[in-house]
Amino acid sequence: MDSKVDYKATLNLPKTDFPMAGNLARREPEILAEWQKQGIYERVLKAHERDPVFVLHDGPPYANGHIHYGHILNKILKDLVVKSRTMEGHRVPYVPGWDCHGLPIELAVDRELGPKKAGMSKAEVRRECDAYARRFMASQREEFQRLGVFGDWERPYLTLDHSYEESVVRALATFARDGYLYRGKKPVYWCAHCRTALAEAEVEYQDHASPSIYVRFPLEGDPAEIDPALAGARASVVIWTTTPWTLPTNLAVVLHPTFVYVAVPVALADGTEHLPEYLIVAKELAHRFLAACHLTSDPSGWIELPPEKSALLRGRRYQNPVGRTPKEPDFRVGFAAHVTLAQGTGLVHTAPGHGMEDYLYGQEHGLDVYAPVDDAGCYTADVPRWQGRNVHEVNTDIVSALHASGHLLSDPKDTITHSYPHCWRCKQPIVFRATPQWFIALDHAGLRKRSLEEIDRTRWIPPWGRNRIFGMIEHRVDWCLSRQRVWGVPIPCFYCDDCGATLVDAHVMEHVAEIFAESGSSAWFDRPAEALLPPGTRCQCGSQKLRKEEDIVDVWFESGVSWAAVCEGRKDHGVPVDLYLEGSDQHRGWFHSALLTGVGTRDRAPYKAVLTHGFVLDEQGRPYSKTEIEKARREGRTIEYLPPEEIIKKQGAELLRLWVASEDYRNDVVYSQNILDQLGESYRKIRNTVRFVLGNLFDFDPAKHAVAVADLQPLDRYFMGKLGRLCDRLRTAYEEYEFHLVFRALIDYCAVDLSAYYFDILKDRLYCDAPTAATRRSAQTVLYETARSLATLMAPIFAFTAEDVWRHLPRRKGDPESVHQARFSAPPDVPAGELEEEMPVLERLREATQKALEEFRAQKNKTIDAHVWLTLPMAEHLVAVKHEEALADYLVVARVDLQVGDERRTLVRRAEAERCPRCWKRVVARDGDLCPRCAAATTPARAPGGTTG
RNA sequence: GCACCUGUAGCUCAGCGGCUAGAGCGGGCGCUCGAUAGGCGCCGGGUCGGAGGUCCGAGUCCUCCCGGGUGCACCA
Repeated sequence: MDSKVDYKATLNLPKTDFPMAGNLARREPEILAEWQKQGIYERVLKAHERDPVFVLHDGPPYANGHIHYGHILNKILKDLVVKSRTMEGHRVPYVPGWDCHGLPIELAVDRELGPKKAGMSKAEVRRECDAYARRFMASQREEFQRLGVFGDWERPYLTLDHSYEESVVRALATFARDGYLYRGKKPVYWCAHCRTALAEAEVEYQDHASPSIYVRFPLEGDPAEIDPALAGARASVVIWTTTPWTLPTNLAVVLHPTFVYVAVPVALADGTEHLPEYLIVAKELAHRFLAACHLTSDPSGWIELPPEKSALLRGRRYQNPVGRTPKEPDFRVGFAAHVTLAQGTGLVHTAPGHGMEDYLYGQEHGLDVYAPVDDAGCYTADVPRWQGRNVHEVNTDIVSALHASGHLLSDPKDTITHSYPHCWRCKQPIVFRATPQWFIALDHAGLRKRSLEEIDRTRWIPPWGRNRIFGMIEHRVDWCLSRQRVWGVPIPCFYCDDCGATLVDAHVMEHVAEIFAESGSSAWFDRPAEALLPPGTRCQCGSQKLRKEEDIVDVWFESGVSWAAVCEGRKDHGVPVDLYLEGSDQHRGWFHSALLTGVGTRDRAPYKAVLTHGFVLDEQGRPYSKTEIEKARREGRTIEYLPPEEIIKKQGAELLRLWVASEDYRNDVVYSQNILDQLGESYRKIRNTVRFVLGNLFDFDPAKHAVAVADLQPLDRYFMGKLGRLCDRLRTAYEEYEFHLVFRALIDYCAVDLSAYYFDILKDRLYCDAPTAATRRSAQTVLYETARSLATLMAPIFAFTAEDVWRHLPRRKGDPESVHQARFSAPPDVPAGELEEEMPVLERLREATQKALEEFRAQKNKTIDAHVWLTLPMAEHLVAVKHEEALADYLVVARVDLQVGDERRTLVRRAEAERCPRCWKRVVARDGDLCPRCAAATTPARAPGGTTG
């Protein structure tokens, strides 16, 4: 009989039910079901009932489609915050929300309804939208929960909730009351065929041939004031445009303040002019311009107008032959930085009612938002010459008229093919047209300035977020609140049918808010105006014939007030909340709208800190999102996209949690199957390390067997101290939201400190000592604390696995059922001793020995059979001698002999002593003898062969 | 076009003015078979995106360029 087999049965080998394989795809749903059953979210909150509150307010994802990796990154990050802050000792309520109104849903519903929609009322369409939003909310909710994210999933907030809509209207009322809300005009995409405003998403770009014309506008006054050389001459500013129909709406010609212009003398083709004619264009574009117009001019006669001279053009009047009624020819030259030299003449025809930049320029310079074009895309009575004519059709007429009057410089038949916006539905070219809209005035009551101040009172993580949002708020234009759509919260204003006045009244709005609280915003569409107004409401003209506003409010305003709608009402919340956490695009979005609504209605930012993360990219650095994949597909590129559902089905959600935790979210994060597989390796390393610990605690009861710190074996004490420092580091990293450092430190600790080092040494004591030996209990005490600490510290990231670890851990009195109800474990303090200074020396010896042993092992030897001679310099020798007794165990070799030398040398031989058949240490004199330790461990009850019969 | 962010081994990250730039994982090789779909050891692998500059000294500070991302603008 081979005695080895027998002795194996006398060892204290690890025993545990904690499986080696995670089997996460199967195990996670079981854990989720248990959490669900025990109401884990409420339980966790309950466990922290008396702790200080920390509120992470959820930014609502859009209730459309399935979740993608961006959602996963965001939600898991939030969950890491919630779980880590909880375990650090806070009460952390988390109420998930959904953004339910807005265009994408409305469009999706349009598509589902098809032609049916034509016969439906607004209210009916809205009911379809409502159902659609709820459907996707429900599916996303399941998908988020599957990730192990804790939250109040039973009572999420939806922006279509009655109480939420009420809050939106109340916020509007506050803005109205304090005078921020006004009605103005702003250019929007407009489809004349469908007679509707279009959102960005509804616009398609197609190639389109447009007229390309150069037009001169004669300057009034004496050009000699600009340059004496122009004395007695005539001068014109020259513009280029592809939309002749906008010329009647021209209100300005704009130059760039730093470009050099030239006045180019030409002889015009019609020969009617007697005086020399100078055409003013940007110097850099002069040749191109002349060529395009088939004009010639000797450059020697050009008069250069450097910025200081062209500046004299500022405010100068010019004539526009097709411009606004000749009675008020107040066209003036101006300057702006948006002028470019890419095309044209370096002088920009500006029509504030029909172009965004033109509009902004007009706003700055007090120009009218002049848009004499009606819903059908036809000129109004303001343009008598072409009244009632469609602007696209009238283009050729306008070109002819300019040609006839001698103002057209180019060939009337010139065209240019470029991409031009078309209506996504009817495919007709669209126009840019100013229509009346509702705005919030940024500079009313210092809203902008106070918002900027609030930005500096907020903590931005990472810090550059501050600059980003600061610049945006600093430069943004007034907030256009209205949308010509049906799926949203109506703007609760009215119009007087008799005098046309607008009724913007905070009291009326508050009244509407109450109706919405009761019946939802659908009431606006279901009920007549009288039923929505407080009884007896009249226009200031005395009329009671009031008409409802048709526009709805921008969805960013809706989500922007979530802090009010969701957080203010809850007793465990409180505004400002501790943290907003979203993708960096939300500087322009939610962080922005929340800031403005917060400052506008409560005079403060609704958050104390804002954390942003980057985007998810694939391995090639391209955005990894469904829309991006689809786009690529359309363009004939292929990008592989495995939807997260499939990953979860195959590998579970835990790996996705590790992915989120392992990446530095401040940058863009890369997702790929390869990365996930790598994480799988790390996962297994950690899992097995923990499994080893659990296995060696099978006979350990902390209440009975724990050894006091002072009585621990030196190495154990050292590792208890190391553990304490690890815990401190990890908690700080959690606190600072540096999850990837937590992950890194966990891996490194498990792989390097524990598995390859501590445990390697410990195995002998754990397996071979008598079960109750003080030396073994000492090791188990540290293992136990290690397991506790790992289980709790890994719990925010390894939400599922940590739960299983916790369940397999010997219980201590008062331990909660779930690890998520526990706090981060703090191992006992270890007073700093001289060991802390000596260990690095020993560790160097260990490393050197291992290298030296490599050759020994290559000759089919076991390191446990090695006899090592260490020649050490005095400093190292002194330390080594001090620990001479333990050194062989520490290096996991048979025997170590020390001597002093000039430099470190290692010599390895096979040990001469015989092997103890139980512990394999070469310490016995005679083959077959047990070493004293093993002899003691096996007597009397566990004599060799005794257990196997 | 403008602004901001970003670029260290195959992958994920450390390193934040000073020894021949590190770790984990992956890879290669070997050992073990008492953590075994595991454990241990060793090895190879980087002109720190590029070019200038400041400095006794730069992955680390400055400037420019290149690649990637985001936002804005343009395209209208």
